[in-house]
Amino acid sequence: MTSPVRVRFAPSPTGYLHVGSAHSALANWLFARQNDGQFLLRIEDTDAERNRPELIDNVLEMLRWLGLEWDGEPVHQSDRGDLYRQAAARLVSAGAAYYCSCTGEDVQERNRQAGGKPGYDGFCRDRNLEAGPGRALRFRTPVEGRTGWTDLVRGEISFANADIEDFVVLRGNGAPMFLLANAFDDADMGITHVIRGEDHVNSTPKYLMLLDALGLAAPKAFAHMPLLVNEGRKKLSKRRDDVSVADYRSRGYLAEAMVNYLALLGWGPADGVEVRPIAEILELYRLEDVNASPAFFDQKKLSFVNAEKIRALPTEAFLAAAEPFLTRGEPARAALTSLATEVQERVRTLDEIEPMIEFLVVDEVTFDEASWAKVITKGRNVAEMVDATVAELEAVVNSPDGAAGWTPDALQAAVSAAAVKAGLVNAEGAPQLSKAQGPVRLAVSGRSVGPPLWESLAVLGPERTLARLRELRARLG
RNA sequence: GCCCCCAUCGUCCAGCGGCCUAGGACGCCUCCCUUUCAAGGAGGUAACACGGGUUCGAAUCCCGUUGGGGGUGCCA
Repeated sequence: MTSPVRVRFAPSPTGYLHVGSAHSALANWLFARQNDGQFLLRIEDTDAERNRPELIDNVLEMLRWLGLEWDGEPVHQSDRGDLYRQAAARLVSAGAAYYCSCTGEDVQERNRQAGGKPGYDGFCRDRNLEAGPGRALRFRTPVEGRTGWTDLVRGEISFANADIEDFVVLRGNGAPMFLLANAFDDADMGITHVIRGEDHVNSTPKYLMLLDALGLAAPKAFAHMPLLVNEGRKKLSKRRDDVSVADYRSRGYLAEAMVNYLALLGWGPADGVEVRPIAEILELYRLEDVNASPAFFDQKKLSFVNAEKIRALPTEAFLAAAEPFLTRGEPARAALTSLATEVQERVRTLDEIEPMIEFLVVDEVTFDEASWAKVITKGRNVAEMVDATVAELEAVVNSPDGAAGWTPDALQAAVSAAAVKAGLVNAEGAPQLSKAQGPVRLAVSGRSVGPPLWESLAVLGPERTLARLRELRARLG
């Protein structure tokens, strides 16, 4: 009988959920689900000054959106202050911690005089100070030996105890510090595997020393995930980089794409198939196979994965996913529905949908400058083409079928005939549709690129199509 | 400064001593297909940081150098 796996994701509510945090959360979730274990959540809000309770909601909402469902109720460290203080008291009575009256300036000043080396110098270590206002409690680190652990991602890691300074476990105001709360809770919650970012490697020996002094069992293993970095190879930061998961959602990325892409950072499936269902990733992912080196968060590749996921959606699901991105109401919805598969194949993110169909919804076309230059300025026989197209389309409308004849096929035939009339033909006399469609597309959409033209014109309808062609013709003079 | 970690194409991965004249994916470029744009198809570009070992044999193991990153808070 092996003890069940219990892992946790422990965000600090000091900002919106970050893609780097999501990367670690995903690793925890995958590991828990693979081992029939528990994936727990702990909100590390011990720093009352920096906490923003509303950010907790964002973190939970994003985890849910990503599909990283957790087990049980989230634990809030702000509810557990007494437990940490009790643990601290045990440290004191065991002689593993001492009170310190040094201020930050004191320490800095002494360090400056000692040659500028940072870190606490142990000034109060043997002063036997009583607890008192403003006095922090410091952990008495061992002077000899080494502290190490087995890391699933990095192998064996160890630190010389002598290199580790006496760190603060309780602030001068009695509030517990991160390490005390973090280590105590992991033991208290029965965490078996600690999976977190590489930035925690250096604090792990302190964590282990604390558990040892408290007589609590250490987790079976750690896994320090590679950091996600920007193009400058620096750790992703809230200030400089696009790191908010919520922002990616609002820019039209699918949760499935984000999760799939995140899994690919630091890891790759043996068969080389990168874009695949999460269920398959769940089967294949191994922490032992995760790379230890930092990985660049490449938005281009994320977009590629997103486009693949969008294309793979059933039409109904695509329309549902598009819904929140449609700001122009029913007309936009109708336009998208009639061109759904054409649009679906062409967007990389959901926020590209509306711009692509906007010309079917607006009353007046606005001309894109670059498109105008490409089609009108550089094109040839433009006026002739527009005139011929108007004539051919009027013929379609006036045909016995009337409006019922306004079909993609008929429209293609009409534009082809217009191309011939306008002299836009190849050596064999066949219409050059690649050139002929330019002015027509520009007239109806204001742009030189867009969804397939015949289908677009069919949706636009005869009245608007002809009006827009005449409008363009008038501008040409 | 000190401590810890890392080191294969621009980027993300594969490679875990011989199958490597190093493979895939994104990106970029070319061509094909084609009503634009996408998608799709066919190609191309491009890497084992360096120096020592170990070994019959090293991208793979060891050491060093260099480079990069992280940590060094009474933040988490």
